[in-house]
Amino acid sequence: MDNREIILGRALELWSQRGYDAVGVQEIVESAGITKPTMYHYFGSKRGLLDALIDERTEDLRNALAPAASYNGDLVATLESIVRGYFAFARENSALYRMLLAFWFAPADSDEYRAVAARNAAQHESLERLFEAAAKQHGNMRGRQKAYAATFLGMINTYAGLALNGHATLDDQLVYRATHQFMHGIFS
Amino acid sequence: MDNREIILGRALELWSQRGYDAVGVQEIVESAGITKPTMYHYFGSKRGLLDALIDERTEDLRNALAPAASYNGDLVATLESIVRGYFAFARENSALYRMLLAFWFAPADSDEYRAVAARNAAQHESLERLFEAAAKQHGNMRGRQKAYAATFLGMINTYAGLALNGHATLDDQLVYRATHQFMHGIFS
DNA sequence: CGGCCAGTATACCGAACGGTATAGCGCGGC
DNA sequence: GCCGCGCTATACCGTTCGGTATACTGGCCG
Repeated sequence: MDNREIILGRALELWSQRGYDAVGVQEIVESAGITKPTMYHYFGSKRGLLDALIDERTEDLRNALAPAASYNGDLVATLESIVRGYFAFARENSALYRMLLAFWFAPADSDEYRAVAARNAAQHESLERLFEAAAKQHGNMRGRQKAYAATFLGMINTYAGLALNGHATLDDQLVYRATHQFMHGIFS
Repeated sequence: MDNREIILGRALELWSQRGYDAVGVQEIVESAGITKPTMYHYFGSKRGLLDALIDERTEDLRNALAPAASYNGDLVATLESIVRGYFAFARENSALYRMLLAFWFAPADSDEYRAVAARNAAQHESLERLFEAAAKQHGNMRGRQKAYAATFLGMINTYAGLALNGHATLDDQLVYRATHQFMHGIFS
């Protein structure tokens, strides 16, 4: 493994455990067994390292929203496959998802927010378009695409957070339950 | 207003805008028009300032969970009054709620997490007991108290986050809609 | 009056912050 | 053989970090 990948891996590990601001460049390069100029050669700045980390390691998460774009009228199946994609990603990239969760409501005037703002906006738009399309079949949903996109993602993140703390398991059963809860509430 | 209150107010303002780690003691005391020893006289440390801020300004939020403790069999009404309490608090203490949201998924090994850990645990326990009690009437809920407590709070926070960014209004209509969505899903 | 004490300021501490100037290394191409 | 270049280290920059030693002030209590 080359130094670039080692740096990315160590930064991810440390930031997910203690936060972006709390872990400095010095500690990351020490943990990676290299020195600062090497890190600055590859990434240019601390912020550049964060951007690279997020850009390069969230591709699978972008793909998880593909079902939203190819909605075919079966809303439950579409939502289920999105939840399945997110849960799989969170399972296989737990440190990264932990960090993304911490950035979820980061202050607007912070590097963390700026690093994920575009990604999050794209996620929301994709889901809003899905609920917009679904509203044509289900008239009573109209006008609430934004709220549904946000609460759908919020539910996914809530369950992911539970799982990261050992209070849930992101398996197919939870995919079904979560989707069913979102569609029909907690009574059924 | 005495210096102690001024310090609390300025710390809240700055932290909610840019994050706890990103704003240092020096900037807070300058913004408050005093010097560091004054702040250290009242709060002992940066962390002590954070603890005091959270302890002293979240009393109304603790009260918002009172309906959970006096559950009388009407789950919808209980949840509605809890949501109403949270929404009112978020409306009237927007900067504080912004900060609490940023701390929601803070790394476990961070001052932010430690500052809100006890509060959040108490919140969850209170809600879990509520859903536990409700499960006696609604058998199909059994065993999911933890998940319901988490997703209920998650939905509240998601809507609060939307409102803080101008995408929603935390009024009685949204109280009704949010509760109804949690109970019966997005279809009705 | 005298003493105490809460509150505040000046000036400072060592450590860590993000970032860089400079120089050397090894390796592929000419 | 040597030039260029990608990569890496030593050593350093100015600034800010959280925190403090010391001293002064004003007001209250005896």
